[in-house]
Amino acid sequence: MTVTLADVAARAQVSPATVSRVLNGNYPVAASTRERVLRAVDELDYVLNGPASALAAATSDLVGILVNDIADPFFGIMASAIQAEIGGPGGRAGGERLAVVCNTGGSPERELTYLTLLQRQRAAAVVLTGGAVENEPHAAAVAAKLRKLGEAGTRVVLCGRPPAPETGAIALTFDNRGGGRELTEHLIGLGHRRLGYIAGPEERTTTRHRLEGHRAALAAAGIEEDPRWTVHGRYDRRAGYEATLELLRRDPSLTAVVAANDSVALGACAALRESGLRIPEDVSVAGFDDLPFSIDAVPALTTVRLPLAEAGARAGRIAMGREEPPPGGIATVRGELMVRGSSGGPRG
Amino acid sequence: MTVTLADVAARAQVSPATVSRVLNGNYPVAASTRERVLRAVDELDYVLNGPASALAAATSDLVGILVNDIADPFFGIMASAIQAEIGGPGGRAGGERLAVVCNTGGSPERELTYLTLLQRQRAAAVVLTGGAVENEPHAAAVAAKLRKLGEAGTRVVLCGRPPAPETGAIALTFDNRGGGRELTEHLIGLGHRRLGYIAGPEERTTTRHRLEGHRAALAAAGIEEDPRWTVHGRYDRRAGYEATLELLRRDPSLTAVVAANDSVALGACAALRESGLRIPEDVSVAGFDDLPFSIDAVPALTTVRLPLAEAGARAGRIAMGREEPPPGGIATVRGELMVRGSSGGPRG
DNA sequence: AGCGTTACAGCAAGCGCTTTCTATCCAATG
DNA sequence: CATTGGATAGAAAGCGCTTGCTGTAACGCT
Repeated sequence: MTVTLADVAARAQVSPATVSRVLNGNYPVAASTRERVLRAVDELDYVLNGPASALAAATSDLVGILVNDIADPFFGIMASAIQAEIGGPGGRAGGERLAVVCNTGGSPERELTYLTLLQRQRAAAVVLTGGAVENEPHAAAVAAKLRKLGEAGTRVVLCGRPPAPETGAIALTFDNRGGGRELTEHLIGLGHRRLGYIAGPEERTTTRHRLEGHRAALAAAGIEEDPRWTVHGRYDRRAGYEATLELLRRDPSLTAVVAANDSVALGACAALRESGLRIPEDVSVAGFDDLPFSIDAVPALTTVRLPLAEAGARAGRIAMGREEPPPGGIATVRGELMVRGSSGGPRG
Repeated sequence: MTVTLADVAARAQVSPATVSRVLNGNYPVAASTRERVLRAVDELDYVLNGPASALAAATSDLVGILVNDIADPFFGIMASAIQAEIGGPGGRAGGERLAVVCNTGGSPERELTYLTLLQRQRAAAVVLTGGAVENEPHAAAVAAKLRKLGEAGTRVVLCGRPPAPETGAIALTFDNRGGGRELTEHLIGLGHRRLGYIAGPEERTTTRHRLEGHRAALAAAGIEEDPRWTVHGRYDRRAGYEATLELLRRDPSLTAVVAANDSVALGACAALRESGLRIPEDVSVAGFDDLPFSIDAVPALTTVRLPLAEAGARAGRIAMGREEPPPGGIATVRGELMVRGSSGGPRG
């Protein structure tokens, strides 16, 4: 029914071995023979059987990309950049590799499941994007998995995630702490003394680091933080909306709201507006990531730009072995403060 | 080096066949034996070899999802919904399936390449999302590929894309024409007579259908369209920004701008604002899709909501054989007009 | 007690490809 | 002219798993 290598071989009057070599192009084959084989492939409309080839060669051309939420442009942009680097040449048959984007939904279990699935497929490489869950048993399980993958020859790269010691994984870490600090320093510099903070979900490295940066800035300025000023929630606009109303209820005198990311900040803006507060005259707002839509907010969002596409591209190249890993296997990617209309001096 | 089925079998004192059956759970195995095998699997930390299994069973647990742009939430949302339905139970070993999200970047060649790659991997199903390229040779090539995939047992589902006759593919088509018409009718009802239209890239079904709907509404209202009122561009904010400046240059008297989608509309808003025009007092703006950020635009965007997540979920279930395909293999998914602040009566 | 069943378990034959080792041919060399 | 070696091509042994078919015990029935 389906065309196999043997069929092509028969048609081209050569042995299966020769056809395989023509297709993989890693062994000398006379030009005339090659041409005959290629013609047969074409005539029969032959398509290599991936699993069989992977089994025989003990490697596959799958590359896994783990993301927390594929519907979030933060991950979409990174995934896109990673994938663009993966498709390129440098591999076997045609050099095409299949990027597998896996959506963990932020769930530790699914993350582990996907890692196992990828291990099962003998993936050529795996890139994990975004923050990790800070839960000891889970973190250990993931680390163990990464180590196994590495031992099996799968290249593991972390993009926008803290290093995973002893796993052999290359890490391109975002400087969330530094960015968070810079952002809050900017607000403090503007004169703000009462700042609300809408943090992401607890138990996530990204959440913690950004919050730590914020607090470091407060501490450095001698501002004592009121516990009521911090609210946790998911990384989406809805959470930002609700958290802002909560913050306003707890302390109506806040003059600035710092959000865990841009989507959250957008929700915060909506809540403030509905509460009759002007941005930035009454309350300043700041986000994080600088996603494409942030500049279209009204007023445009002050935020910290993360070079998502650049970092993703680099991670992709490293995963494909087309770029040297950073010394020590760890590199820190810094963000850049983008001051725009949503932040200004406090009222009064 | 790596643990194989045989190792597990030896450890559990059974034959490899038995281990395989325990793992696949599709053949009676005595409880005591099963337990022994499972323990051995656990102790040896055995992970099934996907390729080998796929080869022997002649099926794989990969499901392909083709998207035009993974960084665009339009696709991210659909992909996320599809994937959520795919992960579920109902399959082999653990019922886990690996969703492969492939980013075609809107390129016909890459689309074909990915389809071949998926065919090579003997994917269990393939879901193609978003509009198709309207280019005869390419369309024919894709159709042929889809037919082949179908013949090889791969279930093919189109989500948000026109039907592909004679390919056996199930189609969940968005009613772009109807949505576009309704949107423009709304604007006309408001009193607009001079409407600019920022269309997507040419040669795409989505672009054409939305534009056709727009024109049908104009025609029905007896409005003669000025060719200067239509500009083509990519489906992103930047294109919307530039196209709007161009429209304004061509005809400063426009009172409304209809964009191909929400991102484009956001860019249009930015351009209008920078040109000193108020929305909607001076110019009304409308988008399409109703992506999450649209409601946060200021003013909130009037648009057509497409049930992306629902359609994706349904496509995913159909792809997994967990839901009956629609009669005739074709279903039309309608959009819903969302009237918000960005549209109002024309000035004067 | 004898026999048909039922419920498991194992054998062994592939699945379609890669790759090592070996064979062949022919040009170049002494 | 015999010999050596480079360039190709083929034979065949797997890669690790699934599954049809073949036992074989234990069970229930008459």
